[in-house]
Amino acid sequence: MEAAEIHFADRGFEGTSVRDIAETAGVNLAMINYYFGSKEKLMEAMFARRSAYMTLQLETILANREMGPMEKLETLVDQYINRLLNQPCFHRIMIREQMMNSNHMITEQILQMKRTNSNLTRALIAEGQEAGVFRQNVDMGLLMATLVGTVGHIVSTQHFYREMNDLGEMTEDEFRNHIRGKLSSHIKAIFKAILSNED
Amino acid sequence: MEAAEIHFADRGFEGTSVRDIAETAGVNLAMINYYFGSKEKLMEAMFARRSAYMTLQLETILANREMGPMEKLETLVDQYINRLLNQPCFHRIMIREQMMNSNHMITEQILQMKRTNSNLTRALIAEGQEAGVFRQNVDMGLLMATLVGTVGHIVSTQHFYREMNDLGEMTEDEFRNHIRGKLSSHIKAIFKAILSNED
Amino acid sequence: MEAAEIHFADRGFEGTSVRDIAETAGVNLAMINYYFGSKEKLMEAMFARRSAYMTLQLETILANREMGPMEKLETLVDQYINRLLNQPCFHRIMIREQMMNSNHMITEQILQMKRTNSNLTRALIAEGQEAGVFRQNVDMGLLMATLVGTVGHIVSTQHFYREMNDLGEMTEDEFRNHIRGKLSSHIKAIFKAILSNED
Amino acid sequence: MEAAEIHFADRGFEGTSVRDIAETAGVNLAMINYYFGSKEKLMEAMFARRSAYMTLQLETILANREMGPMEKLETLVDQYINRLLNQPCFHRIMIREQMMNSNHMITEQILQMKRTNSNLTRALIAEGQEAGVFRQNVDMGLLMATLVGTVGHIVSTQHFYREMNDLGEMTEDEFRNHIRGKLSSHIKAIFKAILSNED
DNA sequence: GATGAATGAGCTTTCATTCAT
DNA sequence: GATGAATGAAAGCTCATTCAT
Repeated sequence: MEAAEIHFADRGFEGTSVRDIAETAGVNLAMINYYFGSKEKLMEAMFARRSAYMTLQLETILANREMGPMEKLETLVDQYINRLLNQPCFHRIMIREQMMNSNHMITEQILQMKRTNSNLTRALIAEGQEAGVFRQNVDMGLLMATLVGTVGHIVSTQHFYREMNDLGEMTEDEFRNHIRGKLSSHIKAIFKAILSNED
Repeated sequence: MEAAEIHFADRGFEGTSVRDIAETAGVNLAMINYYFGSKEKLMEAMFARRSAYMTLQLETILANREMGPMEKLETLVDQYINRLLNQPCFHRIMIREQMMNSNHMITEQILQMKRTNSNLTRALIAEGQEAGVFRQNVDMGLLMATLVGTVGHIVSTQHFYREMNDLGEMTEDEFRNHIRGKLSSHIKAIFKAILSNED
Repeated sequence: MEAAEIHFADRGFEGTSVRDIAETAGVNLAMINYYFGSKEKLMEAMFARRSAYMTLQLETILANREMGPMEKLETLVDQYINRLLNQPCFHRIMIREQMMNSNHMITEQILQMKRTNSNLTRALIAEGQEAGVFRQNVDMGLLMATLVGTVGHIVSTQHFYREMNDLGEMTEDEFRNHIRGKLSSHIKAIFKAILSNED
Repeated sequence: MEAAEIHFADRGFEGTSVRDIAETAGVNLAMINYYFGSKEKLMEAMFARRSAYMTLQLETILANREMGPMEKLETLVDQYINRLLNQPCFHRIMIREQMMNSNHMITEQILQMKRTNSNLTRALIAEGQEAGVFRQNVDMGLLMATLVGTVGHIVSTQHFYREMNDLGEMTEDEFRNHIRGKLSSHIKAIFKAILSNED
């Protein structure tokens, strides 16, 4: 499944052959169909594994009683950024799959994941509104799109960001840490500007 | 080329067969190779056509002498949103191609487009900074990623945004207008918060 | 037709596309079908033109009353060698076509050419036999095969003959003259050994 | 590989489709690419198999200590004739490939084969020259061309030889035996005339 | 369970040819 | 007559999948 992630991220689902995956994974070609049933089901399994972890992480934060709404939101932002930076392959796949509803099963899984995340986030925001910390009339969809879209775009096109800012000589790790900080404060600043109650 | 755009947007480059494109376009299968040489060159032609238009549009704004920096920036945002909403297919393709550097020619075209846009925008921001309207220390890359990422994400996943906000009954046109306004004020608010000089 | 000869000789009939011929000849692609009707008919026309010339040449020698049988035969050998060395492209095509009876029309043309040549040569040999210069029991087929096969083989694989005899530095013309002499005396020696009456 | 030989001999490399070969061989079309990788590699494999056998046969004769030089040469001639008559398809392919250096790999294999044969034969002739049986100043290239060219031409155009000598009613086997004898004594006579030392 | 061999479907591309002008 | 555009057919090849062991 890790071999599949790498290839799917790099060349897309259709652009990747099961042979490539088998070779990278060092297993027999027929094994993949034997275990997963088909190429499609392999990807579905991939999504199932990752999404379980994501939802779990989100729920943990919300259940936390020691953090205030804004603090929780910031933690959520940081966790999202970390997830993307740690599993860039999977997220590139997910971003792509989101825009081509080719595989119904996966589209549904992504939707389900988004629904869960959306509901949990909505609860968090409601909590902040009741506490008077967040303003009313927040467009959740735009908010999430800003987080997901901005971070995803930077991660997807990091070579351009590097070129633009003369960061070509940074190692992969250095750059990841650099961009982690930049993204974190950027998104948090946006969220504060949009959410915080000025009264 | 329009037929190709629709299919590439829907199923990806590898997921689309030249047969599909030919059928949609109502032309003979061999015609496509006759005109464009190959499937790859067809996509390259697609990009060449669109990118010429985009750069032209951007330059027109910047040359304008009657608008102030912030006004120009807002116009730029609106134009970007309009372009995406008017040519969603092409932009979905571009977003995808940006993350999989499979075709070197196209990767280079996109980079060139981004460089141009980046330089022009940088000039615009410098103009605002000199006029004292924009603050110093602006991260251009994050700013553009926020615009491109957010708008792109909303457009790519509009079905989810509809579901989330109970907009399922809107026609395609109604939704486009609705989201156009929402996105415009959302992004402008973000830009103002990030750029405006508080002193 | 000359462009066709070059290509057919180089890459075979099936390996040559009408486009290649059209380009080399500097004419429109459709012209070739317009004039010749089809790719096959183009080759047929090629054969028709060349074979007319060949038969004519042969008849001229035989009609000559001043030469004796052996002298005629030697002239015939020299003419054959010259023809091959002057029109190597066409002869390479002919040798190839002789072994793959793909095009019935051409097979027939070649057969006809061979029959004519065979009959004329047979007459020449009979002339010599009557004059007591040539022995009886001559296998015409083997005799012609020796001429045609040997010369054809040398011409077809001249690069190997060059390598074998360290003639790599000769120009095309120098080599042609060199091999012309060698072949001429070689074949004549063979013919003499086989034909001459020892009594 | 046998199916391929038949078709390549009949219609040439370019004139043969992998589909035809697959059908004749009674295997799936994809199998051929599965095993050989490509149409070209199939032919290369064909050549590799045959050439190994040919060189082996030649070396066996030369190592023989009981035969004199002329006897060895005659054996060599007979073996060559037998090989051509037994594997006419392969040899027709080889003759054709020799004149169109389209596939570099195969051209090189043929050259290698010819070099080996040439060297072995040269040694044989030197042996005869030392023993005083063969005359000096023998043109090896012409000698081999006479053997290879004559035999190849007869085999390639046997239908014409049949017609010329009224042998149309012979079975394939009968004709093969007939021509075997004829060719054998014809070539041997030539070789003797050219090589034998008259002093 | 694990795997080399095999296969049908489908891919992109090229071809000889014809059509409309 | 001459030609750019167009096309049906067929080419070589790759793919995901299944079969036999």
